[in-house]
Amino acid sequence: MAAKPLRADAERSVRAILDAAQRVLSENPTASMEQIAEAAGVARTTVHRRFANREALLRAMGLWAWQRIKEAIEAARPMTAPPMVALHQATANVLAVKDSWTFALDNADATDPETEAVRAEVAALRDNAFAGARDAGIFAPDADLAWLARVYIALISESVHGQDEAGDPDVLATRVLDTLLHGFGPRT
Amino acid sequence: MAAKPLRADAERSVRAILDAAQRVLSENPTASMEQIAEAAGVARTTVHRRFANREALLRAMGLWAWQRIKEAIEAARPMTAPPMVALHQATANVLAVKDSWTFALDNADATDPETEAVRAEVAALRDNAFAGARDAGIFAPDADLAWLARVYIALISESVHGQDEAGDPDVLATRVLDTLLHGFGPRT
DNA sequence: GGGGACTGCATCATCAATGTAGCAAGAAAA
DNA sequence: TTTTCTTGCTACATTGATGATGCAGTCCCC
Repeated sequence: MAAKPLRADAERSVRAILDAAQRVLSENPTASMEQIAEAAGVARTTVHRRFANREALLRAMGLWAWQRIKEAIEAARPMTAPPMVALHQATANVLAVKDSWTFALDNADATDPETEAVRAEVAALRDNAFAGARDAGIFAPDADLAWLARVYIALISESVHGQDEAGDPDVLATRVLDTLLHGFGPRT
Repeated sequence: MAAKPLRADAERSVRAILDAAQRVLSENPTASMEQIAEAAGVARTTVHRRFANREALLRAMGLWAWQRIKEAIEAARPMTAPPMVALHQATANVLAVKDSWTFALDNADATDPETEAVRAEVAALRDNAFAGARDAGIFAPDADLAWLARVYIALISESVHGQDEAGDPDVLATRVLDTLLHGFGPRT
């Protein structure tokens, strides 16, 4: 992707368009390019200059958002920090990103190899962390890690749905992990 | 809604259109009315005769799907059967409906009073069942029922995502409830 | 400061989707 | 059987999104 080093103002335009697209499309997924341009504070033709068509814009959004997810996980030092600490930190970081890139993350183009590469890295980090946590006794030894990962992601998605909630990432992360570990049954 | 009793063939058309719309739109949410008509095996003008515009079609889909959810829950006799049995049965029934109406359920028009009425009934049944289950000792006495309900719905949605899985509703329901109750931590 | 990159604006062309209308043929209901 | 409803088809009008182009003014960077 990073083929041509853009000039500073062009870079700014791209960022503004991506931000606006996330904002507008999460409200109305069928919004026109013109509405996105308006929200970004640029002319419609500028959007077309940077992104040949809607598909290209969607692709760029997905790639951008998934890269930020990857950064969020890596910032938690999942390979070196103690498992439970890393788990909490990564969850909190991811929640912060997910909160404002839900649309892009959920609608990333699954046929774009670049985006898929990043997603694969994220998946590897995640699976690795879960396997380590299981070995550390945090999860049950016979836990279904594939189902566990899906539940984990679902809990994160659900956590950022509630627009009414305060949304302190640390509080939300605590709740996610508590639910993931213990569920809602009576605790003996 | 049931204002005019439709003739048998018209009724059949409406059903075919709703089915086709669910099928086509879940693949491509921006599909045209023409694509839906084609999938339904009717002419485009027939779709327009039954549904003035896209919005009306979406509204009808949402209402229809939520009514089926309500039936699925009531069929489990949540007020009379033992809590755990009702919970399992309702979950399995809902999974079956959700599996083939995800799009309609997720995109139901929140501003349509008819649909909202059905959703409210469903929410009441659900909340009631959860409160009963908590009183019966199935859930912890201090469980956050609002968060519990959201997690429950998220688990159901996640369960029908996996297209590769076999998808026996009873198996899936068991997994949903097991996860909901115990999570993935080590069991003492 | 100067050359090149970038933007806003105005314009134009095209296309797909939408929505309406009328009519002849067929299906359902009485 | 007769009446009424429903459908497919064809035709047409309209609208909105899309995408391309050119140019004058502005901003970056060397």
